[in-house]
Amino acid sequence: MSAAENQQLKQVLREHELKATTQRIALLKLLDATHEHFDAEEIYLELLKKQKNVSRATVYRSLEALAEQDLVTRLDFGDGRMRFERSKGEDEHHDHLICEECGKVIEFFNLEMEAQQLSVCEENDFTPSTHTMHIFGICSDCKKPQ
Amino acid sequence: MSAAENQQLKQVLREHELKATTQRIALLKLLDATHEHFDAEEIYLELLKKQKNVSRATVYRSLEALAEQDLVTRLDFGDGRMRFERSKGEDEHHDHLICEECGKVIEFFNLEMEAQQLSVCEENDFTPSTHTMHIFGICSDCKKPQ
DNA sequence: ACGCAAGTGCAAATAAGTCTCATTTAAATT
DNA sequence: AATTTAAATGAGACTTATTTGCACTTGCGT
Ligand SMILES: [Mn+2]
Ligand SMILES: [Mn+2]
Ligand SMILES: [Zn+2]
Ligand SMILES: [Zn+2]
Repeated sequence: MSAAENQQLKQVLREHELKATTQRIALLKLLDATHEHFDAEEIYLELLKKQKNVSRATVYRSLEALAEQDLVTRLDFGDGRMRFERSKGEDEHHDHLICEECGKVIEFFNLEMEAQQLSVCEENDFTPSTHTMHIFGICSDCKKPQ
Repeated sequence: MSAAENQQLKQVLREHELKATTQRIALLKLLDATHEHFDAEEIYLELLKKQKNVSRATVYRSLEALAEQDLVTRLDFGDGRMRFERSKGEDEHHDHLICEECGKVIEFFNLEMEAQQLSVCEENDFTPSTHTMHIFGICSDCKKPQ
């Protein structure tokens, strides 16, 4: 059932000049299958749980290589460890609301905001490559009494 | 020449229920005197250079206490260490453009963008407390030939 | 199937930040 | 001005996330 998916991921890796190792395929498959924003340790433990053989070092090195090719996106929620998500297409960019109470992450996209960013860059003769737009606060669940 | 400034900073610290120690005063004075976005180690070294006696532990602890009182602002540029700047008034909030080539930081404020943030929060029934809006890219100086 | 550069695993090394505890100091009190 | 004491500091040990060196695999082009 995942043979096709495997082939497809091998393909993707090769297109990005990355050797299609079992570790990298497993990692991409994991991130493809979730909406979570995992950190390296969580990814490592998930892969172990799935009987995949990986080492922490490989998780870190793979994430670095994949991020460099924009196959995964690094997220820094400011809590001391990097998080990662599978990159979607350029068109599917999104930013984050992060609940300081329960850790829930809500994804959003606001075209107006993105446009304003470009406008600010232009005003400053600045060529943007990436940005972080993270709003921290309290989500609706945590706001309610109890 | 800094006697008045010292008194003023003592005042500020006490208003925030913080003991006005020489270390904290020196730290605030340092951040008041620069537009840089220092990390803890840089602050520590600057204070040493100025013949102030401080320890790293105190720099970290002071920054935490001062950030809690909103006298300084934590900045996370995603490079593995926290940076700090002196907080200005509520009205003087700003975000950052960060040059990936030379490290230069350009400050900006865009009311439209801030308004869009609030609008996104509202749509998601989310109560915001802080946000990070950092745009990474290449500044005008680094863009030029050579 | 062969060869080898790229990738991996393990353990040791870094690096930022935190913590413990003995000593000092700000500031409230006499 | 001297006394008191809770809060703050300094030194260094410790924690945690991430990186690195090196010997050993493995993907993949020929
Ligand atoms: Mn996301
Ligand atoms: Mn700033
Ligand atoms: Zn929540
Ligand atoms: Zn630059």
